[in-house]
Amino acid sequence: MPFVKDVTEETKSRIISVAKRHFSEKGFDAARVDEIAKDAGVNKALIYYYFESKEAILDHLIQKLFDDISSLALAFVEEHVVAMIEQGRLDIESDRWRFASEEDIQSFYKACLQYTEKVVDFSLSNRGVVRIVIFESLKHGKHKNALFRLLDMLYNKNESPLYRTIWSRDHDFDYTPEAVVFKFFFGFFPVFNFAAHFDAYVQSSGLTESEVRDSFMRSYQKIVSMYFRGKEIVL
Amino acid sequence: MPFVKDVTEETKSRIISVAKRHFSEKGFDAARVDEIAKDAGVNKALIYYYFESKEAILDHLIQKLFDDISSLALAFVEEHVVAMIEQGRLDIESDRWRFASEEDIQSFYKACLQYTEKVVDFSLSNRGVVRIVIFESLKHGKHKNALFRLLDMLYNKNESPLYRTIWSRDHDFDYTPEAVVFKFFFGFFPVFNFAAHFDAYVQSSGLTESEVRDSFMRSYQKIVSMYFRGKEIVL
Amino acid sequence: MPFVKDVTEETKSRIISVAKRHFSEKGFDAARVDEIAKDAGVNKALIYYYFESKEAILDHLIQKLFDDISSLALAFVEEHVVAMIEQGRLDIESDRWRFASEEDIQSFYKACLQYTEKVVDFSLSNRGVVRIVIFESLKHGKHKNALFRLLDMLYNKNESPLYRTIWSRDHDFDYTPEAVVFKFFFGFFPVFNFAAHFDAYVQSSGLTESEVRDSFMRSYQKIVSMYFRGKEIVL
Amino acid sequence: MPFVKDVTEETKSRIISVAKRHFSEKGFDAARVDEIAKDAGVNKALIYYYFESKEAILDHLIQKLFDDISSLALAFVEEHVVAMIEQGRLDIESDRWRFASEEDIQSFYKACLQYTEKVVDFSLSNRGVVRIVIFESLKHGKHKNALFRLLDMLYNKNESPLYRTIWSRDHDFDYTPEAVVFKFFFGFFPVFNFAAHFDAYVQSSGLTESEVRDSFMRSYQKIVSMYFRGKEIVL
DNA sequence: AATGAATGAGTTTTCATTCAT
DNA sequence: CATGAATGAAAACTCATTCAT
Repeated sequence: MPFVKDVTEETKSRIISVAKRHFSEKGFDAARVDEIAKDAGVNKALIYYYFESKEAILDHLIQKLFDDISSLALAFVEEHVVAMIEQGRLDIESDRWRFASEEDIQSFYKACLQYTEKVVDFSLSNRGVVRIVIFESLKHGKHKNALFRLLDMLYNKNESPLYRTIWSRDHDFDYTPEAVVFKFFFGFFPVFNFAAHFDAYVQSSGLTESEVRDSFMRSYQKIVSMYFRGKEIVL
Repeated sequence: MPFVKDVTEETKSRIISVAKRHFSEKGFDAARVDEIAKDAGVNKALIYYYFESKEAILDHLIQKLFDDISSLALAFVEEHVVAMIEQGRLDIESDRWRFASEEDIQSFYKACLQYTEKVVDFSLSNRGVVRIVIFESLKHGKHKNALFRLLDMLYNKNESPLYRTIWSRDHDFDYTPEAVVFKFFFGFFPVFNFAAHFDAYVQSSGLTESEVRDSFMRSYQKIVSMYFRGKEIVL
Repeated sequence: MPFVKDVTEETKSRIISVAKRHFSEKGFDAARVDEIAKDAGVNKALIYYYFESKEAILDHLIQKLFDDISSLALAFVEEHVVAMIEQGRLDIESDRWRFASEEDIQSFYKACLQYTEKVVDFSLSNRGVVRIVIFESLKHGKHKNALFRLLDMLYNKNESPLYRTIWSRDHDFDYTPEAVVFKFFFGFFPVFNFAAHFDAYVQSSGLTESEVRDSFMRSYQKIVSMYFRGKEIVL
Repeated sequence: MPFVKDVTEETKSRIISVAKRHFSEKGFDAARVDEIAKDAGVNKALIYYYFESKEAILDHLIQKLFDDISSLALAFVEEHVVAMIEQGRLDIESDRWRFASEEDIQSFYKACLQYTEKVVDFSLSNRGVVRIVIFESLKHGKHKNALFRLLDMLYNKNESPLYRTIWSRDHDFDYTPEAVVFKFFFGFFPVFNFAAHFDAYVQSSGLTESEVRDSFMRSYQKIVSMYFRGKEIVL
């Protein structure tokens, strides 16, 4: 009976989405299970039927974000990086990515801009959880490395299924510490912070959502383009 | 009885510093007045002798940061910007700062780097409160604009005693929205986030504190120098 | 459909036996219907299909023990006491049981020892419920007299189908209060407590189960034999 | 200000005594902190000011009983056993205690009866906690060996400060397993159970409290006297 | 006969805050 | 200034029980 299943699933996902909103607006610690239940229109005990604890909801939300971001990044790497390496149009040597031709780097640049846009838009549409992750990463708790793990997933090597993909093809791949710092604090950190503070920024700037989004996008692309030099990317 | 006064002051500031640590490590909501009292070695009720409420401690901490940063920025503006304007060596027109000579922009550039360093180091040594401010700015509460207000204080015009200083001298002073976005999310945001995540970054990167600091500083200066073009700064 | 019936019965008795274990290990109040269901491998709601409430399971278990013990005691009385009275080999007068001959009391003594053994072994193999009964008899609830009722059933007169049997034959039958106290606290109480604490005793003594059982049996028989004096039993 | 102290102490001990009553009447698990607070006329939170948890109250009660019983037993051993050994009037060899004269064993017998009475009366006046201990010893929890530990304290050797006293004087001191079983289940077990079921017994027997107490005492002394044979005690 | 979902009424525990001294 | 005791309101979590299918 798929209909019944849907109703059920609907209940659980209503809980999840209300919890996400509450966590993201007040922070996990100030959010109240009571209020989440009331807002989701369910009995408080039902929340504990689906989740072991308030914290388990948090974990679930964060894990979901991880999974989604991982897919996003993996798709980009597979589609563009791996493909170009296999076709001999890209050669990675330590922190230098050398393209075979002007044309190749141009097409890769375009792909990067598109990916950039995807990441920013993804972050924006998931800004609830992004706020939560930033919040939790500031606390000395189990999620204190959440942001780093997320960023690793997008940009760094070890432990990430993503970079194992690149790694397996080119063992020379590596970064200087400073490059990592730059990418962390001036690359993806701004993206997450932008998403996290998007609503407040829109409100306090008086601009429209898309004006703000577009401004950010162009700023971000300015940063991205700093990596491109002639036929190379220097990370 | 200055001695007694000192002892007393010491007690109060011990409370403040313990509260700061707790707020910064767990977030305001998860911090416990009980534990702050125990950690500070004072009776819980004494905290309420010095502060009206738990929230009052938070407010005090945030206000202190505001004041300190305000001084820092004001000093820079007074010492360098105002001085140069008065000496006719700098002319601000909308988002373009025109310097009279190569030499002037060079000396201003140096001042900027020094200021940059001061701001980063200030943020680092106050990273406890910085974390707290980031925390609170993520919540829908009374401090939700704290970060924006702080950044305004450093970079923007209205409402800031700082820019009133500039403003009063040059009414043409203004920014494009995109420039503001860039400065927000790729300028000072990274600085605060760097400070906030400094300890975690040091730990997870395996580098020393000063290696991390220096790497960040150079990255940051790369961003700063993007504003300098010939004899002009284009914001 | 006997097969189905069996499966069903099996389900119900699995519930009963798991409930018995849980009640006996944690006490009724700390036992959880949830856990019983999980342990029995059935849905929680099914328990409520078979039993009106958690308490109904308890009542059922206790009632079952009552019935079993009642049979046990009744069988002994019928087989030995009533038979001997009818054959004129035993005459009960108040708290003195007079046997016709040495031989009669010897054979009765043997029967008593056998009965003793039966009771101890019965208690041991039902130690789960015995624990439960002790639990409940300690509480101010509906089962607070459970132990007394049980002991009455074995040893005392009124209200027990057992002693009505004797009573109907010999109206002089009675006990002194002290005799009752002795039988209560040094007769059957030890048996139930022995059963209830058997596992813990075995574990903490380091002896084997049968060593412990046999030690107890001999101790108990020492008590029983105290009643036998010449050709009489003085209760 | 001792007066203030007293008021305070009074509050805490009121909590303790109400908790004791509730635990003993309903069992620990069915007792409600809410009701204890209401009954003790204090705010529920105050209970948690004095005790870490509901369980901590239980632990405190049990520990107190242990300490009291320990003193009781130690006093007897010091006053009578140790004294007689030192005076050469008693010689312990394995499970046989040999007295020097008729007179010595007579005076020891008297002391035993007095001690017996003390223990029974102590148990009676602490029957609340005794019930609690019996209850908890039946559960598979942290206090499951409470009864054994208590009995060890009174009658057994190792680990007890008591028997270390005897032990240090006479290394031959020991028991047969069966003797231990007898003492456990027909010696002190009945005493605790008597105390635990005293009220119910009084009520259901229709006798007065002292009639019941005296009946039990005589019964118990019958058991005690079983150990005395001529000039020896055989345990 | 059996189940997954749902619930009302608790249950222990917590916590910011206040009071009396 | 400083404290131990006290509290009201709420917090997370639980649990026996029921409902719909």
